[in-house]
Amino acid sequence: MTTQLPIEAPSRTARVYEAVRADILAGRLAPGSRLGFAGLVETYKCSIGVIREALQRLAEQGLVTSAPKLGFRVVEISEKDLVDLTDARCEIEVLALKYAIAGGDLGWEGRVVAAHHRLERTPQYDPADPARFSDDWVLAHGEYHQALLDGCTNNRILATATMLRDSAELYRRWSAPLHDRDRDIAGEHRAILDAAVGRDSGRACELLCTHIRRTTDALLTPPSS
Amino acid sequence: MTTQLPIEAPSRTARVYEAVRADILAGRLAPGSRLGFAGLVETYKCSIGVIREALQRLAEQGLVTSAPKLGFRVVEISEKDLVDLTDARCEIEVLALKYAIAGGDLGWEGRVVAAHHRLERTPQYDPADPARFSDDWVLAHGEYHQALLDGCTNNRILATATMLRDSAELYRRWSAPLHDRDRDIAGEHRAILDAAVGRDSGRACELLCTHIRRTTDALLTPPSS
DNA sequence: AGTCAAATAGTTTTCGAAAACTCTGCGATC
DNA sequence: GATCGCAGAGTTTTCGAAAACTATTTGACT
Repeated sequence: MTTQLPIEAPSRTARVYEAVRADILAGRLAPGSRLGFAGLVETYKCSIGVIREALQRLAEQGLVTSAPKLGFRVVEISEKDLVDLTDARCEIEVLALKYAIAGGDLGWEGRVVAAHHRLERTPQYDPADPARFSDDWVLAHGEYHQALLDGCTNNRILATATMLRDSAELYRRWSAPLHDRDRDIAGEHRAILDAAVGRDSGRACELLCTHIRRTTDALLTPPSS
Repeated sequence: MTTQLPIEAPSRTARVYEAVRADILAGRLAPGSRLGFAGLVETYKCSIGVIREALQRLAEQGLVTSAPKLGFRVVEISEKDLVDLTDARCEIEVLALKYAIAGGDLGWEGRVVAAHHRLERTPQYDPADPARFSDDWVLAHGEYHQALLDGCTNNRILATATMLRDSAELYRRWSAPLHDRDRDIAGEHRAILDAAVGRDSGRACELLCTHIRRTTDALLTPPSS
């Protein structure tokens, strides 16, 4: 009985959902910008209904806002929300890491080490515009942080932490470029890695919290100099 | 310029969303049961598209699962998930309470006291079936716990805690009726209230965590009488 | 000129049907 | 007798158009 496991034929709605989501997270759709159906139908080559379903999902997730009869927009960003988000991440993302360190198996350790290895060897800055991070690095960075959390055996906490991380991505994209070159980001990542695979929960959590806060602080302080 | 503020004319999708959500949370739709479009169209008197949008939102929220081409079902419950959910609530709901106690204003205190007052005077057990809680009590209970959290000024944390509470509602409905009459639930609620309005954060959080765990323990231990 | 109201244009929301797919039951084949 | 494949029935998915609504422009009136 070869039950030909379903070759994952994603529905059109799922594809549009992923595409719009990626466009928002990658900054191709600016916060607050309208998501008119006419344009989206043109862009994604599908009917209005499909678009609506995708946008409803994104709205439930908080990446998109909807006002009855006025359509959908990319969610706005605000300083207050960034502060809330940062506090929430420092509590919940750190919590997920704690669970990962307590319950993660050897496979998890391996994946974290691998993700870090990859991150370490990816050029941090965009050669074309050295004030910005390179796309490759942003990707590797996200995957490293996700790998850290993925050892968390509590799916509820893991899902929450992942969602918060995604939201933070928006702010990373839409805040002023960081000129915080004094900061040794690579060193921070290595320190977190060492503490995590060394199962030093207290230290790893403290390092991660500091790491998260430092980025927000850099975004919030005006570019003085 | 009397801008006649919009009298909240909820769209059909929003109404169906609320209705299905309420049906799931109230236990009128059993976990794992199919959500066929034919039936839902009949029940809610609207087109398939409207139903689909509502179900997509519920799916994103985790109250409903969807398999491509196989339709939607009410999410399944499991022991592992109940344990995860309980741990997550003990961490995150308690976190929200901590924020509420730290930042909640006098209005919050008032609403908590009011909600508790109402809960205290609502008959706990259903007169018709004294083994089950009365609907009124379940409602008042939920509103009291929500009021406790509502003082949390961090919207990200508050939203997360609220979502976890909603999920827990499912388990409360679908687990064996509690015969744990030894437990002084009213006393627990009063103790939490006193600690919260007394701004004794440590004590309030500990009490809430114990309160949450006790319910789960009662659900998980077999009814050994 | 300025203001208000009606008509117009553009969007969102909802619907019903066509297309695509899965499941069930029957019959032929080994 | 059991298994496989095929036809029919039932569902889900997608679409295009009609209905409902909002925003904008135009034109008349003070």
